[in-house]
Amino acid sequence: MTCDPMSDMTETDENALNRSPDEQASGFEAVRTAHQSEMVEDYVELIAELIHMNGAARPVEIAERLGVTQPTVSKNLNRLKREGLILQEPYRSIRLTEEGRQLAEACRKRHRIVVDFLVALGVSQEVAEYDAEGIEHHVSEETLSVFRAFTRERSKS
Amino acid sequence: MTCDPMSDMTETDENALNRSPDEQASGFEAVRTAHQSEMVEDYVELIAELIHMNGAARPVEIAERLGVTQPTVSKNLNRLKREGLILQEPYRSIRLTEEGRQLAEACRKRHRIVVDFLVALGVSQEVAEYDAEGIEHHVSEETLSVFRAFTRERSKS
DNA sequence: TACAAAAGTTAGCTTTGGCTAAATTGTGTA
DNA sequence: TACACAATTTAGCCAAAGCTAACTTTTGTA
Repeated sequence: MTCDPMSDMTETDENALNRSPDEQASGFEAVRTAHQSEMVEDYVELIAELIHMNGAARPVEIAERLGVTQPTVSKNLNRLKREGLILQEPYRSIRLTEEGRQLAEACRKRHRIVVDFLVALGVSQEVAEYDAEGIEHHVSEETLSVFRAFTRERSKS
Repeated sequence: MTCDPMSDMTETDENALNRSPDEQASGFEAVRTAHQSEMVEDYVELIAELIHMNGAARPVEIAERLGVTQPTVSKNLNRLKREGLILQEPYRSIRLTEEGRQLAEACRKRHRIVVDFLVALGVSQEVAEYDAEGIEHHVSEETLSVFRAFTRERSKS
């Protein structure tokens, strides 16, 4: 067969193909679920950063740092309000609720673990920050532990 | 301040916050861009797998393995047709175009690099497959090279 | 203090990718 | 061969997250 793109398959590949439909589906479902929390997590984490840096988080700055327009931010902030993560009177800047603060903290830590891991592995600081933005939402607890352990080990020497 | 969730910041954290708005925005934009190609890549990769396993890729099986309904698959297959990645006469099973084959092949290789890397690092085979599904779409060329090198190095010993 | 510019919001449009219900087509078997 | 069941498609709904245009509020400064 000249047209089978799988002529160089390894043992591991075969294992992958042998996964049950259900197992495979649950992976894809997890990705879809992660996408739904990404927006919330990115906003809350960024808001915490801005408060830390500037003493306040203003929508205009959130828009700038996310690379989206102000109306988009405004709409998404309403969702965060509904979910009880932020407090904001109209036309005023944003505060985090206790729940929002905790989520921000958890996200920041996870982001840090991923970036530090990539850097320990040999990825440049800049690309590490860049890739972590996407990777951090798709890392299970198990993998996160392994990342942490690797970084700790590597930085000892 | 008792309520600043950033009291334990490291050097690296400060660097992160010092990134320019533009730099930070480009990271988020990259994530949004990646999301748009994810569906296409997942489908094409899965179609190649199914053809390899069964000799044919049928929509009903794609639906089962992605964990979505058949109409969803049908709709998304139309997009793949429009983009010239697959061929399909109505009510018949699916073939990949040359372009589709190449994309599938690239995705399969990248998927493999990520899974093998995670396993080499110490993550269980099952979780590696699971996490790779999400991670693979957010790994830059630089990081991918580092992954590859690590796996090669690790498997020598 | 008044007013122009900046910031924030609202309204309404678009695309994407889910879904269900219902129609159509293909297939295997009595 | 006829018919029931499985597979596929179509139609139409929804929510999320982006956008522009237009409106309101706040802010800084002449």
